[in-house]
Amino acid sequence: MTHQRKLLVAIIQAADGHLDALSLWQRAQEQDPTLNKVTVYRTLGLLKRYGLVDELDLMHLEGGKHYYEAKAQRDHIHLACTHCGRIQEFESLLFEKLKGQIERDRRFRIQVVRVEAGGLCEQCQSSVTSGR
Amino acid sequence: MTHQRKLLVAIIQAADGHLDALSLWQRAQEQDPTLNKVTVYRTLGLLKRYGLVDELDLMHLEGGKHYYEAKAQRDHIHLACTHCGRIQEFESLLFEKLKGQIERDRRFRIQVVRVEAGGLCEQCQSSVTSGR
DNA sequence: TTACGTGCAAAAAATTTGCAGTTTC
DNA sequence: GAAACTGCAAATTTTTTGCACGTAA
Repeated sequence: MTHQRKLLVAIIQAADGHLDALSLWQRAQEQDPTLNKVTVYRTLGLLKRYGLVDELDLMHLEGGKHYYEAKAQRDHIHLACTHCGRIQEFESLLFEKLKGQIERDRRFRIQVVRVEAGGLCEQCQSSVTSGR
Repeated sequence: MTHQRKLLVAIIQAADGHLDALSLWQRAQEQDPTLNKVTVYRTLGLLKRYGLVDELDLMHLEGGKHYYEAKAQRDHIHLACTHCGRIQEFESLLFEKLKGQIERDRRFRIQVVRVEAGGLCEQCQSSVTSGR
């Protein structure tokens, strides 16, 4: 446990979620300007392998980068608005059931699941249809 | 409708799915060696915007590239085995219900959904536990 | 013909690797 | 003290952009 890792983990935990590697690095630099971007990538890889963070794409609304968030108690779905870019999270019992179904029907032992939807959020539906 | 686009679309349709940009380009080159990789990216972008292909990550089992497949009648889930790399597809009524729930509960108009799970397929569970 | 698409070259963005030196336990 | 981790520099991989020319409708 190096102080670099402690710092990165603390930032990820504290963040409301959805940090990409670059933002994580920038925030880390405020505390430790010597911390290298490579260390960010290596640490993220590690946390991912240990299942401590989830990697997201958020439908690649802007470029091909990845987003990271601390693994929550309960899995949730990400809804990305293709119009305003807002990301909402959604928990659902049906989602839990779906995971159960996959594990049973296919005898597939799930380690990580990712559900992402792209579409129009409530606000943007009205603004798009009204031409606003 | 240029002949380059026709060719690329034909390859995507014919493929069993899960082509990355590079493979698509390589296959296209067999038919038309002058077809440029840039055209592949531009065409994929277009097809994606029109909702004719889905973009997948397949849990980034190998690098950060993206995979593409022709949009099917019915959405399906991708299961990626972290041990052998095999990809299975899974259709489920529960998944359809989950989409309905999202649209109703959040009044979110879904344009694309992606469900990907990483874990161990049936075969790999036994080989891993037995040390094979 | 005219708007749109393509190839080429080059750039940008995102991520990975090799290696030597430095920490952590 | 040994194994693991870091920074630096450089390389890879994946994708995007500018621009002049070519092509489909």
